[in-house]
Amino acid sequence: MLDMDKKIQIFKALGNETRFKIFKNIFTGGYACSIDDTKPKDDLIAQATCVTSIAEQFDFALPTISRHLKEMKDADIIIMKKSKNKIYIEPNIETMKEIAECFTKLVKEYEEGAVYQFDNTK
Amino acid sequence: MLDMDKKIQIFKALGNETRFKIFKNIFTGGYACSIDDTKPKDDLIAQATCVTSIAEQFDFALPTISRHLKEMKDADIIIMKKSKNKIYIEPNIETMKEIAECFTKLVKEYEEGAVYQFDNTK
DNA sequence: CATCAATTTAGCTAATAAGCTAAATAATTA
DNA sequence: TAATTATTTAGCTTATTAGCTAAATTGATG
Repeated sequence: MLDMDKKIQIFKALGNETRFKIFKNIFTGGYACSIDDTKPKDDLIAQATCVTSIAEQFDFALPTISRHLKEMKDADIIIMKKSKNKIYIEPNIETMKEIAECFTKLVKEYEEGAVYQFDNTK
Repeated sequence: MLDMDKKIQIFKALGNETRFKIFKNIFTGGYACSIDDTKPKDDLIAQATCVTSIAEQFDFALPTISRHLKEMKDADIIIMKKSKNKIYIEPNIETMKEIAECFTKLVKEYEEGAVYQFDNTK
């Protein structure tokens, strides 16, 4: 269950044009995406989503993208896994599910006229 | 349908502690909330959610809360309606529905292995 | 073990955002 | 129409964020 601070962190992470586009890219990928744990590590394709391949899609310096990715990882909206000397990046679907549920519940309970706790952890 | 810029604006609006709490307050309200258009305007109760009653719940100056509310209104996450010389505030449920749907679809299509367009308007 | 590739950290600058007080505006009421 | 209430606007200060380059780190490979 996401607490208030985590939710704010998630919205902050998505509330910036560069990070939003990175997020979008990680989902839609112009390149192959994600780590398949069922395959041996040396099977990972060269074009899989890593920091460099994401940075290539933007007109910003690599360290800038690296910082954005760190912020997104800290917010738990992406997962970064190191394999060899590359870091592979994929969306954090669990977090997305929680956020989806949170908004769905917000609407549902509001329409039922109940007092809804958008966040009941604090 | 929310375009990319609008989504970023919505996340930015929710990605700040003060605004998040205001948003939460508008839903959960420690006070009576919302405008009921089916009732005559002079039927509105004194404690209904207006700028002042929201500001009272925070340790910030009124103009600060007013600015935050403007930002939330511009992002279409709340609705502000003037009646007499007060402004009544309620959540924008349509936007919440769209956001809920957006995340639900994101998860669903990702799990189906499809290439998901988190935003296909730009 | 030297080099290369991938990424992060440090330290800087400029832009943006969040707070404030004082003043202005708008609508109501005495 | 003067006073009161509700809200916004203006203008300021401080904090935060987003970008940069240069340097450091990590791990792989010749």
